Amino acid sequence: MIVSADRLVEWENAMIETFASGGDALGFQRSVSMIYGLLYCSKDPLSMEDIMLRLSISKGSASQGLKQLTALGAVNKQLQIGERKTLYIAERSLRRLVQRLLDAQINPRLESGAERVRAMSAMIPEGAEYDYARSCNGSLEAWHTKASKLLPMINMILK
Amino acid sequence: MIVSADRLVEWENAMIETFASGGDALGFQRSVSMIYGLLYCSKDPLSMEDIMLRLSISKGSASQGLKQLTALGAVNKQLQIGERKTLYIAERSLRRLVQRLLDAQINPRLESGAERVRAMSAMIPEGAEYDYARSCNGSLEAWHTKASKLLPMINMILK
DNA sequence: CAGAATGTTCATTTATATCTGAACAATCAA
DNA sequence: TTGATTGTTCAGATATAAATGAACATTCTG
Repeated sequence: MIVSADRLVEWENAMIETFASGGDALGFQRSVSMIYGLLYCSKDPLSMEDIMLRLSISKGSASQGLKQLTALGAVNKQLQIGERKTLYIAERSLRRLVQRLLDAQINPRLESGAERVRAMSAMIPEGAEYDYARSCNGSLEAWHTKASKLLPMINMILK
Repeated sequence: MIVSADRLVEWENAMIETFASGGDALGFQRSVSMIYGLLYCSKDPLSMEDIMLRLSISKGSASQGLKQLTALGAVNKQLQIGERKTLYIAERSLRRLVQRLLDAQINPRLESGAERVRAMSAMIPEGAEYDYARSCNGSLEAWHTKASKLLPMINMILK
């Protein structure tokens, strides 16, 4: 529950704005980042209603945003006895967050990318006159290989 | 210059579509990614007109897109004697591309992020009752520190 | 210089993404 | 069961981003 007229409101607003801006860079929609930011700042778990009121967003946005964040593992539900509302808390470990982002968004892309490169390589006709295209395709494949090697290292480095 | 009715058209289309999709993930607009993709596939340098015709995009999009790509260093101008049109070629080194992306888009964000965290820390009043906010702010600062250490390593790994 | 070719800008249009809230579904307490 | 509370969905409204193309600026060529 939000304690109104707290001296921290300014700070919390600034935090939320910071998450909104950062999330923007990662391609999240504003309301989703703000929900995460609010939960990140919150000492106690918050209900969907708390979130709607604090951020002045609609039921729909709150519900959808929490759904996304929960699916991603960036936010966890907390079922509290004697409380009908579902409460939410933020996952705060950067390492776990990054891991989940990689798994959910980057790795699937990399996998489908590998398929694409293979499929494209098959489109190039035989013959020396197509050597250029072959080298081009190969260099894209090299990009893919590098990216695939890079990702696990990010995870290690964040330890 | 594009040789029409080439057997490679299918392959080139697939490459362009792949770049469009990848660029999308990085937050580039479709036309910009497509221009880069086309140049990446092209054996010879292309003019703005070549690009407009091949991709069926407007003059404005082509001009703006090339401007962005050139500013980023993802595409280089090539002034050829006896040719009035400016020609363009793609920067193909993944390492250099990533370096330029980091410099242009990520590092500035990280720097402004550092400022924000500092400013927010100053918003938290003294006193033990605000310890939670302080720890929260500190944990965001730790995120920032980790990110700052991570980026130079990406560059090393891509060598 | 004149006119043609090339390139840029930006107001408008078009397309896309996001948010809203009312209708609906699910759950709970009495 | 019944009514109240909580949560979800999705068609439509709103806001944002991207593409267009005509007007303008610039640069060549003869």
